[in-house]
Amino acid sequence: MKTHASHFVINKEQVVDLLRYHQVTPTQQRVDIALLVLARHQHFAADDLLQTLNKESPVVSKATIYNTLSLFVEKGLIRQVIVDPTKVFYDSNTTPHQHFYNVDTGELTDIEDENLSLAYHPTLPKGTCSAGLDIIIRVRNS
Amino acid sequence: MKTHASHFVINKEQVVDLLRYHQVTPTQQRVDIALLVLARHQHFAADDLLQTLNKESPVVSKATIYNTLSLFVEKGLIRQVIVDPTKVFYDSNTTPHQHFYNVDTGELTDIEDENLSLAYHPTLPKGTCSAGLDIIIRVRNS
DNA sequence: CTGCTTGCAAAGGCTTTGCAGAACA
DNA sequence: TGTTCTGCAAAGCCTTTGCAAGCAG
Repeated sequence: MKTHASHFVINKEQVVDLLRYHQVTPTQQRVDIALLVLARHQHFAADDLLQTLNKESPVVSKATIYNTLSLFVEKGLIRQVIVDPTKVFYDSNTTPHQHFYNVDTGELTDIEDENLSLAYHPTLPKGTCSAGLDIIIRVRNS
Repeated sequence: MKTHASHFVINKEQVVDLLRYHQVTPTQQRVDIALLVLARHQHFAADDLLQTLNKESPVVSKATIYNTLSLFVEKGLIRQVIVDPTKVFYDSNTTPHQHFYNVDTGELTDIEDENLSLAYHPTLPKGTCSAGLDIIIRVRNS
């Protein structure tokens, strides 16, 4: 997965370039979403993002949030993290890394050890190839 | 997590014992569900189970399926596997093991290497303790 | 008996969809 | 100007819940 020189985009112009680079037409709403989401590595759910964006004045509709997040995933700008059966989390860090999930708080955090991986790679089922590795360490407050 | 001598229960009497052992009152419905679910290690979604049970004649209601599966998870008879944002999978194999998830077919299978684990154990976030490790290797048809 | 379980139907939360109007190239 | 995108509201899917009737101990 390609990444831009810096993941910490701050201005509109950079976001527009980044969207174009990922084959995404930079519409007003997509730029607004990307400005917020790609500003730094973060985890969020669709509805959180909707609330944040529309806090002061209406910026995007619910339908557009969902459409845009799906599009961003498809184009490799962000990725999904499946840890909670009730909603999808998104992660604006697309580099390979793994997660802690706090089952008490619902908080999702990156595992800082960048080299964390498996002790060895098991043989895949016949007729399949790898499409990704997810490691989730579930924790609870002690 | 405690396991009975054999995971491959076949008759009603054994199921009743197993439920009692796990502090679950063995009602008619729970026994019917357990007979099917614990017969062998398997992966299933709530609705699949409902269809299978009621195929010939009504045996359990939807509410009871969901209540019972939650109860079984709570009591350690089965476990949840979170891999698909649209529904929860259950696994009647409660021994530590990891999964392949075929994103094309939705098929969930065990990784046969029983010793598969992490290369090392990362430091947990402050104030937390481990509540489980999930490793999912996503694959697609090649 | 007395409380725990079940079933039905309705509600709930998250996500997707259909379609008309608006924006992009 | 033609295609793509947005927003609204409605629908969809999985799961949970409220409550009255039924079963377990």
